[in-house]
Amino acid sequence: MIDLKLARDDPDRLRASQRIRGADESAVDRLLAADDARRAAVARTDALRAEQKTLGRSIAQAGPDERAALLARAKHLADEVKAAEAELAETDEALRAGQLAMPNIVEDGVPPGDEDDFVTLDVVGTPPVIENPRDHTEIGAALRAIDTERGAKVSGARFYFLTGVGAQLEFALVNLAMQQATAAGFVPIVAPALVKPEIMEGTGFLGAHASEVYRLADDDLYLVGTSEVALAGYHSDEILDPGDLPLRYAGFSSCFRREAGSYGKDTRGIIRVHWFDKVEMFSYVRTGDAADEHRRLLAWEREFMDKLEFAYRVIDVAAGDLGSSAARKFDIEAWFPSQGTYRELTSTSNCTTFQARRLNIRTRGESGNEPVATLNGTLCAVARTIACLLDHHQQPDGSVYVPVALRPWLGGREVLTPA
RNA sequence: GGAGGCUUCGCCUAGUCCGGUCUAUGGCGCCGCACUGCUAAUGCGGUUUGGGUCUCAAGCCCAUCCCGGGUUCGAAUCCCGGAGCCUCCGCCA
Repeated sequence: MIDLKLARDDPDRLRASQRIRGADESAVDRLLAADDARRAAVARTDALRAEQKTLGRSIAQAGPDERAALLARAKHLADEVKAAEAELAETDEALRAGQLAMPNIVEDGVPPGDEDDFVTLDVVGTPPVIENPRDHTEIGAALRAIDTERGAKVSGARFYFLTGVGAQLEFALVNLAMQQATAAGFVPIVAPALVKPEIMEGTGFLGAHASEVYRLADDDLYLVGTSEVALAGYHSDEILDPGDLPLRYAGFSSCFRREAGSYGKDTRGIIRVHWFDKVEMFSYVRTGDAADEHRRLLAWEREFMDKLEFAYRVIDVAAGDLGSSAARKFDIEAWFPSQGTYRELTSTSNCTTFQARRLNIRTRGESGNEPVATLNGTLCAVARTIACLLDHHQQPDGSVYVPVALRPWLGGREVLTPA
């Protein structure tokens, strides 16, 4: 949700943000008009209510003869109040709708443009050179680690079973990620995968990308696409003690994505699936600390990539490719030899106060309560990470090299070989 | 799924039957001040949240007694619907 005060004080900043995103600039003016209308309605309603209150007190104290006259006036006044309240409710809703529709204000320095206009911040490691690389689907099948055929039989396209060493890989990755996060001071959390509509809306996932989200109509619940949703909702409607900030959580949950509109993309294997498990970092910080925290989340993501011994690059996502809640987003893309390219493995977003305003999460500031900033970052999206692991670390003999950091969680194995 | 009970401004609580200075009581905690030769005791004051007004502050105005409707000139209080929590029963990993 957009900061109304800022919108009033500096509408040009908001317009510029809309422009760089490729969003509607005139929405800013409609928002300001809606705010004016609401303010007028508030003033009218308040005045009428005050009068009604005074009159009511007089009636309580009045003698029987005065009473009749006062009651007549009060009756009329009640109608006026009712009308004013109706108008207030209307303008209120219009303003709220306008605020909810507007995406977050883009941070200074975000590259302009669209999906392909990202800026590469860093390139780490050397992509392995492999002759005739096999993709993870093939390797996974050979290791009996990934069963996409039975996944399709049981659940449909974009579903899979992790079996044997594949299942062990999931637990190994989750354990490694949780161990790292806990050591860094994150509170580990196992979060619900189903959430209420207001939580889903509060995190900004019901905007432009609502069709990406699974909804259980019978129960009016949504399946989360990331545990970010539940972790953001965790402190909704709360006032956080400034001394407790920053609050850092590492959430584990299943994630569900409809992948509507991605027909034909990554149809093979488990790079793009309807369901996967993920360890997600989530931070609540004071607004002034948000940019620094964003860099820290990125650093933790890089640490994890380093542990998996991946060659990767870090990109600064362009404004036109930002989600509605993000003011800035950094992705890490790891090298997939079979595709000869970098593919996204993690993503970290600074949502500034966008989610906190919608979810009513505040802290005590110097001049009263103020919204906090929320940030999220992938530590390990399991399925895609397994896909990269098999692809990236495949050996000429058909085995798969196990990164050193992962070995303790896999019984010390140094390579995975087909049975 | 069934039956019953509960929900008040951080926590506990009075008030709800019988609608009107409830502009919500008291305790605890917390903050400030005073005092006492110590950071203890005592006294005094303050302490829900959101919005508006205001150069700032103070002050003032409106809303807020779980949420949403309704009745009424007027609702913490009456009526309807919903949510959450607790107890018991049923079912279930």
